[in-house]
Amino acid sequence: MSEGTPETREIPKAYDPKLVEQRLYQFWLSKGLFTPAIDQGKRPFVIILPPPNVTGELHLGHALTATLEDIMVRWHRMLGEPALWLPGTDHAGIATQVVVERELAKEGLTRHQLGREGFLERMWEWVGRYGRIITEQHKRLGVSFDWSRERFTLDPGPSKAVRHTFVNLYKKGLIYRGERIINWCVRCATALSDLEVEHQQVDGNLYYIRYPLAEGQGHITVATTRPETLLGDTAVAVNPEDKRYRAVVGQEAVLPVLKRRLPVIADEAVQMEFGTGALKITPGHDPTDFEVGQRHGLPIVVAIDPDGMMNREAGPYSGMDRAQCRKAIVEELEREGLLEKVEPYVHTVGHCQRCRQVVEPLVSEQWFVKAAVLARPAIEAVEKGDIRIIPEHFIKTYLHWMYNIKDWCISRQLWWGHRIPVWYCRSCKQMTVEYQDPKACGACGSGDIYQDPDVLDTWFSSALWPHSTLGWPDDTEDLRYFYPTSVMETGYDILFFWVARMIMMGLENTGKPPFHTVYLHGLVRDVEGQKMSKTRGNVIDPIQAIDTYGCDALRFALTIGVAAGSDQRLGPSKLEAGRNFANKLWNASRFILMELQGATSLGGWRSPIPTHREDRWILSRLHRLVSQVDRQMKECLFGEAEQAIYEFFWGEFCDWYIEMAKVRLRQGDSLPLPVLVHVLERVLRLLHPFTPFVTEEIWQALKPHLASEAALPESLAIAEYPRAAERFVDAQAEEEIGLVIALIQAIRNVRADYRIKQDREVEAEVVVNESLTHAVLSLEKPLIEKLATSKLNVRPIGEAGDRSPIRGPAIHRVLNGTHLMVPLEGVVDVKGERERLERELAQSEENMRRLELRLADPEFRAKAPAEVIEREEGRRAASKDRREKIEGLLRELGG
RNA sequence: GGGCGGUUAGCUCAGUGGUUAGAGCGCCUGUCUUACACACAGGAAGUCACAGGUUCGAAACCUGUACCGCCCA
Repeated sequence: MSEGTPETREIPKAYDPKLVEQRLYQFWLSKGLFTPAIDQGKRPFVIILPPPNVTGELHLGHALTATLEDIMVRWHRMLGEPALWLPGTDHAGIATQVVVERELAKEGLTRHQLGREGFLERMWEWVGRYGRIITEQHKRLGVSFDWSRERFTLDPGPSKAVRHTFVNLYKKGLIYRGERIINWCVRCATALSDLEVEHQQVDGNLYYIRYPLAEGQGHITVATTRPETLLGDTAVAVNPEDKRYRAVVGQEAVLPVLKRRLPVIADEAVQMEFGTGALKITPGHDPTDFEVGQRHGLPIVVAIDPDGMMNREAGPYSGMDRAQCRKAIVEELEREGLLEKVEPYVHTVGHCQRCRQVVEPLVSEQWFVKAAVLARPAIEAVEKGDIRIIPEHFIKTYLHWMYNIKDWCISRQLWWGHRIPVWYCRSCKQMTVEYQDPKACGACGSGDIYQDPDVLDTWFSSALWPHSTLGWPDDTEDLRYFYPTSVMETGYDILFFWVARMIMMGLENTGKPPFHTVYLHGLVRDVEGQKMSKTRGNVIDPIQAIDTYGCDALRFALTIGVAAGSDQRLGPSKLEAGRNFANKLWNASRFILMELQGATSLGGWRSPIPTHREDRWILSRLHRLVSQVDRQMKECLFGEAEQAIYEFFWGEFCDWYIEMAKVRLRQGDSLPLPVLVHVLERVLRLLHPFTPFVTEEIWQALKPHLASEAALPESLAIAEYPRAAERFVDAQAEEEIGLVIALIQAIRNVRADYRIKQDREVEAEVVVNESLTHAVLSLEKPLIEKLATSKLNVRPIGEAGDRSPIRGPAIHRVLNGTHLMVPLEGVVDVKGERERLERELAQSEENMRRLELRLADPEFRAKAPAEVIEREEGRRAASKDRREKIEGLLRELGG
């Protein structure tokens, strides 16, 4: 459409996104529309893109993120605000390392064979490859990123931010190194934070094991799901309230196999109902036991090594893996007669989020963030409303997590990521933690220092993203102007992982909340409601969806009618609906553009003067829509706003106004043209944030016809978003056209009921109650006749004193204030008509009865607002009139 | 165990106290009518999960129950 003049070029019958999208994206980029100009007089709108992992390609979740954010950013851009949408990617420590290690495994290689440097080279190759793919995929989605500000988490800027944050927090005592029980992934050979562990139910066994008492003949039976960990036991515990065990507390039990003596202690953490009520305590390999151990000063025995093998502490079992060890121990217990029983038992076991292996809790020396301290201001920011969360019910989830936050394990035994900025001295064993790489130990000055081999949790750097991307810790112009950002839009599944931590770190580093609004979207599921996953094979590739249906169709399918925070299902029919909508828009525009060919007078299209009732009607409807959309967009109800535009465009503009306009156009009257153009142009603007390609394409084609008016911008992307104009609202026109539409529908209904051939004109006699209605219908007669394929005769009631002016049988329809008769020689089914009218009468009477009841209620009269009472009275009058008409008809039909 | 959602047409979902509860898809009937068959016209289809309560008025607010889902432990 954008090539050649409209007069010389045929417009294709169907919209083909392939011919449009990539060309328009290049057009936008070439004009630099997405790089905002810093204007101190204006407040910017800023979104920092949640950086996709460089692990792989984009999926529908990314497409949803991109679409929602693009909607917001394009909307604000069209409102004239400097709009910054800053893109980037995340190095995704474990995830990416796992993927590349798998690639290496295919070549028969391990990272250890390559060495740290060689491995990192491979990692960077991967980043280069997938970084480019992700960029191309984003462009296909139509995103209005400011590419000039693109960042990667391992870039020097964000890396410097990570370094500064670590050192600052260390110096404030908010980062510490300590021996704690952590989640260890044996496969990934690294510590994990609590959030990176997924709890899944598994079928296991509950083993009842007898621990003989050191004194006397008795024993105490404990129940455990993990018998192999008894090698690390350092106590047996019961609940202090448990009468059954009161006598044994303070005694000693003998650990089977190793024969170690264990104190029997009382601790409230023990649940009396579980198993026998007695627990083995293994502080080295169970988080709850670790806490019990801390409370009672128990020694810690670590019997499982980080590689998952039993170590020296395991005595005879050392060198076995965990599964072998369990088998051997159970056999040994049986031999000794200490295994009381084994019951099948379903319990939850932690799995590594990235590799799915069972996680081993073990005591290890790691780096931690004292999260509770950072949480305090982050709680306050949300409670005070400085940060708004949409949908609101996630506030509770957020606060609950924040109030119960635990220290965050941030060190990872990986090679891929930000290296921990800590140096250890071999001479004095002190640590040096500095902003710049030290050459010597800060304590003793020795040059014999080495850096901590570990890297930081990826989320540690992600937590800084809104300020690290803008230049922090340096005092940059970007940081001053664009920070704090406006909206953080992301999936609710990373509320804790990311959003919560950004709020903590943003407040800590800058003293300001990183954004004022958090918008959380839901999951995109398949048609059956299943989570999409590669293993299930039910993934929809966004790029493939774009190839098949077009980008606008995908964006439409992902967002129309979708509320924040709720999951949605996506399948072919939704994508088809999106494609159909783009095509409808295309074709309505095609019609208008064809009408414009050769047309001269488009004066006043920008603010058209309505000459007919239907013009006033559509302009009134449009401007109601504009104010509704404005309200919905401000409340972040994007899906609803989009739906409202869709319904207006298709259900009112296309189905009615265009059809009405045709009647006049066919008579050579060009006055509807400015109205058609005005409404179309406004709809294109309204829709542009949602479906940017098709709207821009049409707008560019429309533009040459609009050139005579005041200057237009070079792209719809920077055209002003419509603002409602109250003066266009016309309640009377809406009511009158509502009447016209109802009459046309009634005639069409009669035609369809009686199988009238499409081109056969029918007689339609309309008797109206009021002179005003009479005037309206008389004036709109040509319109009604054309749209209902009928010959219309409008008469006021009682004109000839004859209720039924039509001789012979006719079909009757009673509408509000009007009575329609269609005489149909030979086809009228009198019995059927009578039955239908009786049904209508019954319905009408039921309606009347309810209204009477309500209006007769003194409480209703006393308490309901006047306008409600008035409306109900109006309804009663209409209902009464309708009932009387139907009764009259039935009398005539000889009931 | 704690918390948060959900239950509305065959399916997927809108609907924040005021008609006779809506849309898309699907279904039925008719139409290739000069913008569009990716369409048009017409139609059928609902005990708003259940039980109480608040209110002049409840799909919506409150309480409880059942079922489904998610998060946390």
